[in-house]
Amino acid sequence: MALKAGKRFKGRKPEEQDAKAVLLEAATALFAQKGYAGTSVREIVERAGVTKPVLYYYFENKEGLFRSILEWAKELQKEMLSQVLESGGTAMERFIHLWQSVYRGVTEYRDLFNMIYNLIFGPPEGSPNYDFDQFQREMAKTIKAIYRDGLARGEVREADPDEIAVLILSLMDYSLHLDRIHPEAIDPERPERLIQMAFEGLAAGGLAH
Amino acid sequence: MALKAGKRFKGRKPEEQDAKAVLLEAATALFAQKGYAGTSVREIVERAGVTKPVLYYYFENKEGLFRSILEWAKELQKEMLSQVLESGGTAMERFIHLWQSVYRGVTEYRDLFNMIYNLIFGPPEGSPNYDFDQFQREMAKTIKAIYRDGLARGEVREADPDEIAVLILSLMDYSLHLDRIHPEAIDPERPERLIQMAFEGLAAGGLAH
DNA sequence: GTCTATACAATGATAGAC
DNA sequence: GTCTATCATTGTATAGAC
Repeated sequence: MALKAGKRFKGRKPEEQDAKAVLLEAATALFAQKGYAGTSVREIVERAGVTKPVLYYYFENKEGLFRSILEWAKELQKEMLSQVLESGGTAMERFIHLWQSVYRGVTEYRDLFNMIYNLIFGPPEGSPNYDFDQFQREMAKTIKAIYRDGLARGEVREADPDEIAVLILSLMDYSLHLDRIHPEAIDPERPERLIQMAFEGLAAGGLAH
Repeated sequence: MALKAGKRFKGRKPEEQDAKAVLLEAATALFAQKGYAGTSVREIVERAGVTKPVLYYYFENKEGLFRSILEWAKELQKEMLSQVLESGGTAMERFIHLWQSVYRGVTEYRDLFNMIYNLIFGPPEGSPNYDFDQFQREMAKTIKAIYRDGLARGEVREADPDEIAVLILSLMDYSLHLDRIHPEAIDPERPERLIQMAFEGLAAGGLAH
C-alpha cells in the first residue's frame, strides 16, 4: 500500500527521499478522493507532514507532482500486463487471470487506482493534460492478444477483437466502479461471473458446455 | 438542445427567467468540461453573459446552481425511463429500445449527460454531496424489470437480475465513455451489438439462433 | 533539505447604487 | 433585476534564514 520508497526510489540515503515518497502517497490519496482541482497544495503537505517549500523542492509544482504519480502508475501497469501475457491456459482462463491481476493491483494500490480511474472517467479538462486513455489502450491490447490466441485455438467464436476488448473492459471497469461506490458489498468474483455470462450467452437454450 | 426556458420554467414574463436558464446552461457545459471544483463562478457568468450578482440572485450560491441542474436531470431521466417501461417486445428488443432512448437523451442533452457521468465516475468528494448513484439505480431498476418480463416469457435464461443489470449497464456506460473520449468514432450501434454478443455468448459452438 | 514568513493572483460572495 | 465596486479567504508559489 505505501510507496515503499526503498524499492522505488534510488536515493543514496533513504531519509533523503522520505519526504518525496510521503508526498506522492499523500497527494495520490487526496487526488483520488477530491480530484486534482479539488485538492490544495496546503492539504497535500499537511497530510504528508511537511511544509510547502518541501513540495516545491522535490517537484516543480502541483502539476509536476501529479505527473510523477502517473508515470509511476504507468510502470506498474506495464509490469502487471507483461506478466499476464506470459501466462498460459485457455482464453477464458487468461481473461480471469487478467482480472485477478488487475484486482490484486487495485487492492494493493487502491488510492492510485482510484485516482487514475477518476481521471479516465472524469471531466476532460478537470486536470492537467495527459494521455489518460493510454491505460485503457494497454488493457485493450492485452485483451485482444489473449482473444486472438484463443481464436487460433478455436476456443472462442469469431468476432471483432476490438469489440471483445470493449466487452471485457467494460465488465471489469464497471465492477471496479461498483466496488468503489459500494465498498460494503465488494465482490472480487463478480467479473469472473460476468465474463462467464458473456461467454455462455444469456439467450435461452444457448450453449453446450 | 438549449434549456427551452419556456417549457421548463414557469416565469410570468419569459425574459425574467432568461438569465436563470442561460446560467443553468452555461454552468452545465462548464461543469461537464472542467468539473465542479475546476469551474469558477466568474467563468460561469462570463459564459452566460451576465454578472456575478445575477447568479447569486437566482441561486443561493455555486452549490445551489449545481443542485438545480441535478434536479432537472432527475426529472428528465424519470420521464425517459417510464416511457421505456411502457414499450413492448422481447427482452432483447426492449433492452435495445432502452439503449436508444438513453442515446437520444444523451445526444439531446450532451453537456448535462457528460456532467452527470463525470460525477458518477469521478472523485467521491470532488463536488457537493449528492446521491449521484440514484441515476444508476433507476437504470438498474428498469433493466431488471425488463429482464424479469423476459424471464416470465422464457426469452432469457435464468440468472441473477442484479447481475444482468450490471452487465447491461456496464456495456451502455462503457459505450458512452468511448463516445466521449473518441467522438470521431462515435458508434450508436455498438451497445446493440455488445448486448447481442452477451446474449448469444462468445464461446465457440454456442447457441441456436 | 527544511523551515518561517510572505507575495500575489484567483476565488466565492456581497453591499449598495440604479 | 442588474450593475460596479469591493471584501475576506484561499490558492499557488517563493525568498531567505537555518
